[in-house]
Amino acid sequence: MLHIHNTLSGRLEEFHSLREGEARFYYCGPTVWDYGHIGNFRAAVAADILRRYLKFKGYQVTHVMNITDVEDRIIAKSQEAGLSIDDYTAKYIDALWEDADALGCERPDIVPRATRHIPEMVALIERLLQNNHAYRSDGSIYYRISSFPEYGKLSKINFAGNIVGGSERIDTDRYEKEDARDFALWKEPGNENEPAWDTEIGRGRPGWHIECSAMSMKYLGETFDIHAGGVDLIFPHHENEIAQSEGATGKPFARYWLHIEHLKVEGETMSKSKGNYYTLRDLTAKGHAPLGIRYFLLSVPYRKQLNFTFDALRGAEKTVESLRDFRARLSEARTEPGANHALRESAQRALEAFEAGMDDDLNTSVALAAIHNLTREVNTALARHKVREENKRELLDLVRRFDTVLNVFGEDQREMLDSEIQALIDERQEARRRRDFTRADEIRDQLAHCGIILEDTKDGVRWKRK
RNA sequence: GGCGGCGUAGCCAAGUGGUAAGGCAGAGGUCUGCAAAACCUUUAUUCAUCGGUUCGAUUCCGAUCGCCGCCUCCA
Repeated sequence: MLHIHNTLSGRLEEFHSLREGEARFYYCGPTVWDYGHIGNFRAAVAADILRRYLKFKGYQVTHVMNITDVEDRIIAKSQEAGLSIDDYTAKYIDALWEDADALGCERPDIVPRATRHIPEMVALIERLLQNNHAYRSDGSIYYRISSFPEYGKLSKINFAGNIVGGSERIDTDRYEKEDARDFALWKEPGNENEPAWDTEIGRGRPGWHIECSAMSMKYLGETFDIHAGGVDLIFPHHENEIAQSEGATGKPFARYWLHIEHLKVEGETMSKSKGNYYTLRDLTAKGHAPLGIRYFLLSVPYRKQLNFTFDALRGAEKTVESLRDFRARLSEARTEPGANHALRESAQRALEAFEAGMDDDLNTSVALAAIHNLTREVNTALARHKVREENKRELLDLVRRFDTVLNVFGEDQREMLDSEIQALIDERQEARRRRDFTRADEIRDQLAHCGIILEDTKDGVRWKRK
């Protein structure tokens, strides 16, 4: 039984989906004004793991991820560049998918963009105006927080204890609000050139929070299962989503809230000014493998802060390599018919441990430990030729199942070698037979130079790409 | 000021009221012509510090130190 920590209750809860066998979740995606940093991708990978594990558990999954493509910063940047919103964000949206693909994240089922859902947002704002949760002030529309007594139930923010510095917050808004906490649903354009939409509620653009309410409810229903995102979104973004959505519908919004912790870099907050700010492409440009990065990002449960260091990343890359080798070795193994029962039990234990770990709030550390323990046992059995035909089939299938969730074993593709390279390998074998090790080592070095690593085994030569 | 999280071996870290998963790195060994890979052994009497509760705490409570986050449209 899957248990997840629900931010709303602050407790670990059994997961029961609203509709039998169906799981619907919304992941608060990025704002596309720059390339994504690795912290972004930790959250994206965590959402991918959630999606994949729900499928593993047999749910039919609907996964929605929004793209925030209208927001103050985007408007400022695009105006600066003299581009339309679409032209400005296009490059970053393309990059987002390139990066997510490289990290082995499955594409969400639905990827709504804010700019394509203005009518839905307007309709929602109209509902809020009608039932008195919103009010107009000059050309803008604000949410009336005093109309929603449950405000604060997600973030547990106690406003009475807060800094009186509300003054700073008020100053950031140009227009009069009834209460400093009230937030904008609809903003009047600041100047003539600012992108704006002409709608029934006036000319302007949406506030930040309303898109997620409008789009999640459009695609998942007014009440849905899981809402996920980074911890920094708890307040105010998710708190405001609840106020908007429940204010409009009178129904519960998301039933489980899942928040992904931040990444630290060398023990510190990642920030551009500290010079420890890395995008995914910074790391791949340094030669780090995306799969290793994925492994690193998911190696610690999502609710724990994870400390990024290059040592740890290199460790993850080595681990991924050995997992890939393990699968290749297993699939190439020559086996005798039948089954080794002890090995079968090991596989069963590994599956149980894997699932128990994942069921416990997606504890990937425990799940990975189960896999490592199994690979060690199977490696030993392989060396002793104790793996039988049925074990091999079952184990390969088990690895495939694990990998539907984690996706860290990499592609299992045996390409054909260049005939020239094959000829060199053959020549080396011949040289070894003659005990001409000078020539044999020469060829091995030469191939290593081309990125082909040779391993001599009792059954012949194995090769792999570096 | 208000609220929350964390501090476990060289590094990344899981975890639990009964005496510490896993990965990487290190050391020794098996195998190998040598390597590589794999395997075996080994690497925290100890889980920031100091008190308390308990038969027993790394795990619960309190204090102290250090780090991180939210309260400012940043995952």
